[in-house]
Amino acid sequence: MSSAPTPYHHGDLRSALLDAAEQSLRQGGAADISLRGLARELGVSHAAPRRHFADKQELLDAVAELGWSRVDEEMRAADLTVDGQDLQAHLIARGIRYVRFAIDNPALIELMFAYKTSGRRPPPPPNAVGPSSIDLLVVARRRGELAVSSGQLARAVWAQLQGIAALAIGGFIPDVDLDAAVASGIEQLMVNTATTLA
Amino acid sequence: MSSAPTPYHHGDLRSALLDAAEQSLRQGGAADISLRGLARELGVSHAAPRRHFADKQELLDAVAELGWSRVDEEMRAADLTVDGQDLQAHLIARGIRYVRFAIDNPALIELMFAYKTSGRRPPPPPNAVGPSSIDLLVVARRRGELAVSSGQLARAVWAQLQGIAALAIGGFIPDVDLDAAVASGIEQLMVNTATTLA
DNA sequence: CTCGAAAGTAGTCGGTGTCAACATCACAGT
DNA sequence: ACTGTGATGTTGACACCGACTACTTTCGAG
Repeated sequence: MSSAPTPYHHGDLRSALLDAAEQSLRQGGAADISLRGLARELGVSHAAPRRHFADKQELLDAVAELGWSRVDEEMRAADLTVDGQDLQAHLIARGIRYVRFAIDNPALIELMFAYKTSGRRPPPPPNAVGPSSIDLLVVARRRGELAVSSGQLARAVWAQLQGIAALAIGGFIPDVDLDAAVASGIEQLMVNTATTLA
Repeated sequence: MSSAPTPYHHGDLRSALLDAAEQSLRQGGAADISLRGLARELGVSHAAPRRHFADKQELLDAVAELGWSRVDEEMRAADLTVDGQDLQAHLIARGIRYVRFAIDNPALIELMFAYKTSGRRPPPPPNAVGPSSIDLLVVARRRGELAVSSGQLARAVWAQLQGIAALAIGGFIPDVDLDAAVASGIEQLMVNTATTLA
């Protein structure tokens, strides 16, 4: 008796699918996700997902986009933990958070960087180093505190972070050394700053 | 008449499978590879591959291992193009070659770094920066030319390369800027070397 | 209140990985 | 020279998957 056990309409299947996909992505690769499996999980027929995503890739694209917004959240959270003007501390705080996120969600990151865009993926978000860091970099550059352009340094920093994440995910960096690796990596890239000023 | 059109035994199906897989990996993702497809390609029955690889993952693992040896070849080739004692030139030559390889074989690199080792993957080869670079780094460190340990710098360099490759594959670095990005990234990491000596 | 669009269902098709049972071949030991 | 045994390849089957079509139920704007 009681209320409908399985209402004909799910209510918000689309976001339920995204959630479930993101969740199972946290444990397995993108290849392990199956539309039918997700449908089963949500107690819905095997063809229901098709009403919201034309095909599997479209769902994965949506999940990837979700991932980028997760990164944005993480970065904003990192910004709150550090003095607004200390460029290096700023970058390290964001960097540690970024790398940790990547390692906790390896399949998601992989998806977000999927090269096989096949022309479908909408323009991906700007930059993992983020606007707030870019601002600081630009200011520092104007003050003559950087030996290279702010863009160049930003790219090097982002690459450093992405690389550390990749190596860690691949098992080439012990978990214990992670934060230290990030800090040291960024410091090494910034050494010239201090040196120039000294 | 002539000789057997399709001999019952293929001859060397195992390496033929690896070759075909590596080849098709150069155009699509690892998910696009199908054992049945490879078998069809090689004119062999759909269950034949199973005689050589217990399951698909085992074949992918073998391809990944093959990939690491390809990297070794590339790195050895890079070594021949540069003066043996110039550490920075050495690293840049290897770096450019490494990144180019990664970009030309994105799916292969992805496989080589696959986190889902599921406990099966045998211990992966040592280091993309490679023994020859490590030797130079150790010597430089002994001479007091490095501000950080050789291991730390090696890791930072490798991370930088891997990161640049990831960003480029993801479409975040224009192809034209690639070599420059590698050179500049490594130079930035090495700045303290020169500075210390000055 | 109605009716059309949105959301979900059922059934099907070709493709895939994996497994088991069988066929063929190479080659070592007699 | 002969044989039989293990390696290699084949056939057939099963369950699962993504995608498509046709059908049903529900919601909500007019």
